[in-house]
Amino acid sequence: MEEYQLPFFKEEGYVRKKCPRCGDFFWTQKKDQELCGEANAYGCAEYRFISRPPTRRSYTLREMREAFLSFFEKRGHKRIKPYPVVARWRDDLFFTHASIVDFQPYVTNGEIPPPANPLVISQPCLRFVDIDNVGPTFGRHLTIFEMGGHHAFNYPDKEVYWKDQTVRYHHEFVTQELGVDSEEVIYKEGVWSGGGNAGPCVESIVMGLELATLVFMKFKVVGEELVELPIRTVDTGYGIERYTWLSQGTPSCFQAVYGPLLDKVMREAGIPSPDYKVLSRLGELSGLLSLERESVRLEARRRVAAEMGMELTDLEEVLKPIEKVFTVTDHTKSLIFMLAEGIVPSNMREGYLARLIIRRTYRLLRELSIEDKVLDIVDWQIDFWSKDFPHLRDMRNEIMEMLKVEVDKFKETLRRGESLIRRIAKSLKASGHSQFPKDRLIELYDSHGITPEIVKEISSKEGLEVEIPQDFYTSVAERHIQASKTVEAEAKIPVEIEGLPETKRLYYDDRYLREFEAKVLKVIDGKYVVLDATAFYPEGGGQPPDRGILEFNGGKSYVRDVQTVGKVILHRIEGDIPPVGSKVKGKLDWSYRHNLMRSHTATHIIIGAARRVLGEHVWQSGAQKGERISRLDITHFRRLTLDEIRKIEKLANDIVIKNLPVETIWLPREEAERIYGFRLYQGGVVPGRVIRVVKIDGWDVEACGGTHCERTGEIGLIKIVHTERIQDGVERIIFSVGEHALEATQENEAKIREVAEILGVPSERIVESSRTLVEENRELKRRVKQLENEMARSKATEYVKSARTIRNVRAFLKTFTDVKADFLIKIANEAVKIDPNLILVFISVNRSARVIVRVGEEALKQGLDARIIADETASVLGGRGSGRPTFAQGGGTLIDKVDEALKKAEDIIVKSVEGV
RNA sequence: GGGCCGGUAGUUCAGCCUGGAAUGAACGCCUGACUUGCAAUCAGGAGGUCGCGGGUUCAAAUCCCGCCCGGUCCA
Repeated sequence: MEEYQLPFFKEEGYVRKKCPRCGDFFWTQKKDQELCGEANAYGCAEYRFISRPPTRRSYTLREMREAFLSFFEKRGHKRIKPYPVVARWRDDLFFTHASIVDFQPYVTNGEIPPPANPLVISQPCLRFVDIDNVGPTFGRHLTIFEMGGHHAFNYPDKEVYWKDQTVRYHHEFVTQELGVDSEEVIYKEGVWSGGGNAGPCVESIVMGLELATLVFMKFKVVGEELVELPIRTVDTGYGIERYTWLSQGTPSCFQAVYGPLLDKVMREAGIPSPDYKVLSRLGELSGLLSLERESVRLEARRRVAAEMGMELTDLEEVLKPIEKVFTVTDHTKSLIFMLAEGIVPSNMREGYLARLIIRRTYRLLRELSIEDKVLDIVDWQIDFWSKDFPHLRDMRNEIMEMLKVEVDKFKETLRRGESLIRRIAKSLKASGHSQFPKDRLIELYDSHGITPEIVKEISSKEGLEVEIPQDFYTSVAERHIQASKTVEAEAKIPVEIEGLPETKRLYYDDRYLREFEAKVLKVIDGKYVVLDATAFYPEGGGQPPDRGILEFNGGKSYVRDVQTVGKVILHRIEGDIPPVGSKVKGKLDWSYRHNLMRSHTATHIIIGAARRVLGEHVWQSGAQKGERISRLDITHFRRLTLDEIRKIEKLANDIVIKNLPVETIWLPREEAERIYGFRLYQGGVVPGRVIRVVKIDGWDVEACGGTHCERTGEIGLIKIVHTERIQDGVERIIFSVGEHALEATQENEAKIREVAEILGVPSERIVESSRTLVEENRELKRRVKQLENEMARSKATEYVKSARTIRNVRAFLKTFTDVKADFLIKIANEAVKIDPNLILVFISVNRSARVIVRVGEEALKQGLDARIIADETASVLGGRGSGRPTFAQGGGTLIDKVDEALKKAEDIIVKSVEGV
């Protein structure tokens, strides 16, 4: 492919070869190089830099980052501060997983200019796809790493640099700056694609380790086809951790990156310093590892074991805890970065990933028997990384608190799980099982979050074996595939808007515009009106559309719905249809709209208040404004307390009282982000090159397209009427504003007054009064029960006396009107206690008949069966009955047959007794 | 956003499949006995709107529907 025929390669005497093992093409200066030189699962190479780093000197991560940044800075690149790891400006990603993510989609698609061109950045990135590889590959895979990127954006009219220069820069950095021998640098050809874009790429490899990927984004992927992009982007990714590792030549990347911190965790875990030679050899072979290829992993281990003269199992024994510490060290760093940016652990979306990492970490620590050190380790991480990322220190308390809450939750889950496993194990054993069935294992994980490893651990104590199936997680996934069959279908709005100009949005020029004149440009399907300009706000940002009327010569139509399609606003109308080309007068339902404005401004105020009361982790996770009631969903890791709600309400109303101005400013996206940061995107991503910023000075700033009051005082009053937890980690605040807020408090008052009236006390006394009432009620119930018991005993004595003797038993049959079955049962129980020879048949009649049959122990021996008597008797009444031999009940609806039923019961008794 | 599991005494749960008494179990609590006192043990006792609301049924903790609350897995 000529894509890779770079002048640089020719000048430097590089030759192109095909690796006979992995089949990839690569460029090398070594004539005798046969394989591609990358340590990969094909086994094309081993790491050769362990203990023998090829660089001039060794670098810490911080030094390497600085070396990288300043190298490119000296070569005309502007140094850019890293972006957040939580990609709030993207709706297609949770986390920043590459430096180019910072500039997508608006820079790479040309909507906005880059902050500099070319630029250089070291971007902390989170990636969870390779999470299972993190420990075993000795640090080639990490969930958090810094990606060094030097980026150039080439416009049709402005070329910065492209492939050749990019590779030259890389080569210069590695050889001149770091001092690696040029012959050690191999370049491998590749094709990169992701995020809807694609292009050729070049990977750089030094002594087995892939260090950087140089991507040349030039295509857009449209279906099966590649379409050339107008802007060609140089997207480079330098693994700063890998360069650091290379420069230190430590057995694993973890020693290089975490240094003393890793040692500390090792010590806590009580892991004896392993034989450095063994570890180094493992490091050299770790490049071959990947959990996808278990066989390769085993082979590598076996080789080391053989070379070292060890048994494989002994080696694994040494290695396993070390891998666990590696993983824990990696995961806890990820966590502090996530939590510091306000990710709240939950069962949804990005919050779930945080939860997953916390649980994995905790489980690993538990296996190392140092789970109580989890908070300490995180604390050390904050100390360790705060030097480079000071925001971590600022968020320390919130990170620790969120983590503590989450760990406690998990402990609780484990505790519950353990007792559940014990019970299941016992009952399985009791029913003769010796194995834990697979479906039970899956159920335990899916419904209770208990991994099979934990089941095994606990269950084996109960003497039940557990075999974890190979395809366990696949089976879990299958359960979900079967179940997921989602729906969607929205009312379609006609899209015949081509050629129509953008509708002028009058509500942005004048927030208080209630009436306006406009020209009708088009009417679609006789119900969608397009105007050249409108003051009707279309639905958006959780604000419902305006309503009102359109008046025109001799006609009037009602605006029922307003929506944007592209840049055009459609008014769905009912009533007369305005002719195309005519002038119409639009009138808004002003009190409705004004309420929505108040609600919208109030939403911003409440977010500000919640952040101040609860912490910086509070973000809006949804909102809906309504005329009477609005709601705001915020991220928070605990249920809101009454006290917190009051504080939020109080703070919010302080802002109302201060009557602060609510400014709206149109700013280029990049400028808005620069001034106000990513806090702007509370309501999610907002599109466009220029965005509208709504600012309540000193309180809250958000990118928002909604209509707002001029000043906060206009809201009048904010009343939080209710809060609820809509998901784990998300609290919903329901509130009213203005007159509706007043109504809400008035309604509450009315309720209190009504209660007071019912209780017959002044409203100040309702609390104690109702308490006494409940207390009394309880006492009365107790008393009634007592009396019932007494009465049942005396009735029982009475019935025993008047029972008739039939052969060897004594029988008592009686009908009652409207007596509760419970009471009759009590009497019957007492009666057989007095005389075990007794058989009692009671029928209680109200709207239906209820039969109760009780047979004493002695009477039972005479051949009486309560079930038969109850069933036969009830069937006379048109029903059925059953129970136990000594006690049964039944019933029926034919209440005029009660006498007949009782006679039937007597007949059966006589017959049964005589039959003996 | 979807799936699955759960809600019964102060606590942990059984009972639900197959409707018929919550004489439910253990721990905790109270009283008494033994003991110098405590613990332990023994004897006795108190403690329940079976999450809420509908429906089916003579009868619902149990079956059906809806809701609320909690847990959990997946995207």
